[in-house]
Amino acid sequence: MPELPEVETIKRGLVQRLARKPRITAIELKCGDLRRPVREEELGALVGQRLTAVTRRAKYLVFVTEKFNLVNHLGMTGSWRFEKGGGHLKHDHFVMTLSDKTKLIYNDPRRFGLLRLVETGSDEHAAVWGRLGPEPLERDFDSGYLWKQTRGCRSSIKAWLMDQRRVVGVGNIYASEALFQAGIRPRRQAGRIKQAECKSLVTAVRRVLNSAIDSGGSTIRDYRNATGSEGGFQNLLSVYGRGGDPCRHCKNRIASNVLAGRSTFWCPRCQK
DNA sequence: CGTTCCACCTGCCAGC
DNA sequence: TGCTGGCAGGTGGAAC
Repeated sequence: MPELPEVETIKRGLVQRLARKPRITAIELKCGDLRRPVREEELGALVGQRLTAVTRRAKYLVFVTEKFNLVNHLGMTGSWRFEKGGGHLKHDHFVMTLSDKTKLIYNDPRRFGLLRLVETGSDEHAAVWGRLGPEPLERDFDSGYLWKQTRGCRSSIKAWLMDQRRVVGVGNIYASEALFQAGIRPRRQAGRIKQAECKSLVTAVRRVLNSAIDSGGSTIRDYRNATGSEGGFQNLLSVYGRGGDPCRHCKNRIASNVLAGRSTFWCPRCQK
């Protein structure tokens, strides 16, 4: 489900709702059978901790407390919501009861998500982040970086964009969108992207992600932010999910096929 | 090493 | 109506 704009939107909603920095008074792990198994004893250390911040790195959310970072990846279908009463839904896996009497609940039908508790400053931290690339909306992701990092690279530029070791946060929707904005076909070999194209691609990635954040993300199927609202960027998509439809720019039919195992969309006339 | 393929899971929708 | 197959916003490990 979520790429950078969706995770960022969820983060902002959580930050707003947790502004009073509540304490975690109880936790309940209903199902720890996520991508990596979690045990209740691991998450139990959160009880008594104060939620001081929520941050985002790549597509990960981080719930910060005095002693811990609860690292969360939403996989394809993860979501967080607040409940006042005892509301309980299918696929609720983890519940944090807060000192303001609300419950913060993690729901994830496909269970591709990640919940992992890491002590602040521990070595484990580096292991969680692995070898994540730069944030696309920060300074170190620029055309010089893109140029250098694509030299000698034989994979497609779309696969490159979606490789989180190269740059984080770009997934299947926004890779197609950014390449459309930059006028570059998804199948182009990354190592053959020209310098000028690197420049327009960096601009396109930034612009697409920022616009999507402004719209609160894209709700294609079931994405909701932390307060239950849908995003709006699905209405502004240029190519993703629009195979066979007319290009908004040139009216040519949007093409689609599978690239590196993922559905891919582009305009054969606007993109070279 | 770089790259591709597939499994991991449930839900939903189109087509029969 | 009900079944089946295909597909879904991500990731990491196996295989080449």
